[in-house]
Amino acid sequence: MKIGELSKLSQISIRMLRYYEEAGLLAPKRSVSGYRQFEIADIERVKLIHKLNSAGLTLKVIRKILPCWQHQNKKFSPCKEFRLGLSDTLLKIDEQIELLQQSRSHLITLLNEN
Amino acid sequence: MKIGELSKLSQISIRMLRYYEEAGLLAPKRSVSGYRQFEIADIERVKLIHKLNSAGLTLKVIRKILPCWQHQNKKFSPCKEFRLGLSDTLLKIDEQIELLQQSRSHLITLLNEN
DNA sequence: GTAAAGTATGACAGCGCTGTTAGAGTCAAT
DNA sequence: ATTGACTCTAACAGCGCTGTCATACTTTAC
Repeated sequence: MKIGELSKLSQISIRMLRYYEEAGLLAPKRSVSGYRQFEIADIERVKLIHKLNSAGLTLKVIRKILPCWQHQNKKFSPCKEFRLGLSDTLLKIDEQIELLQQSRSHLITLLNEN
Repeated sequence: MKIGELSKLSQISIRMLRYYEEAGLLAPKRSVSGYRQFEIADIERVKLIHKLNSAGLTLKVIRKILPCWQHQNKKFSPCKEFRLGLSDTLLKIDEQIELLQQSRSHLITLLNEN
């Protein structure tokens, strides 16, 4: 499928789809005339990228961990090479979650007590 | 205390302390010569700001919720004026937490299974 | 009182993300 | 075959955050 269709199906702007490619997160084939040719699987892929990005992960970080998602159910996994980096990422995520939960409970308290 | 001391005590760069002020998160008094005069309480305040910001909250959002932190243990709270905005903020925080937790469990799975 | 360190403001710049615009080429439908 | 919709690349711009630099003033220390 071409980029417009992927954009509609995934709700990600064309601009950002091209940006994801530029960031090394997508590598669509090209038609002879240069049009990007995406596949069905790319729909979920770009949705996932967007979710992770919305959650505060940098595209660079996502670039690290995304290959594992793609291959996590296959026997031959390229993830071993990424494991060290993943641990760091995990720690950072944990910190972020904890801080947000603290913010959350503060807010809950405020909303209930005032 | 002056800005340099606050920077050392809080581990926040002078640049960012001034930026926090510009964003309406700090309002230090000024000496006759124009130097910012911070107080002891500002140390924890700027640390908190930095934490929340690191967790993905915008300075604008922090500006909304910070007054409540400051007054949450006093009987007369200015928070009533903020409650409406806080609900929105809370929803956004919840979304971020959920996405981060999804990322987290994905990563945990990957680290354990590969 | 002079020098060094600190501070003030303002500007520029960079990164990450996102939108928009412009100019050129391609595809599809009439 | 022409028109309208789509795509391409490239560039500019904006926001949020952060660092750095320049220039001027203030404070501190000798």
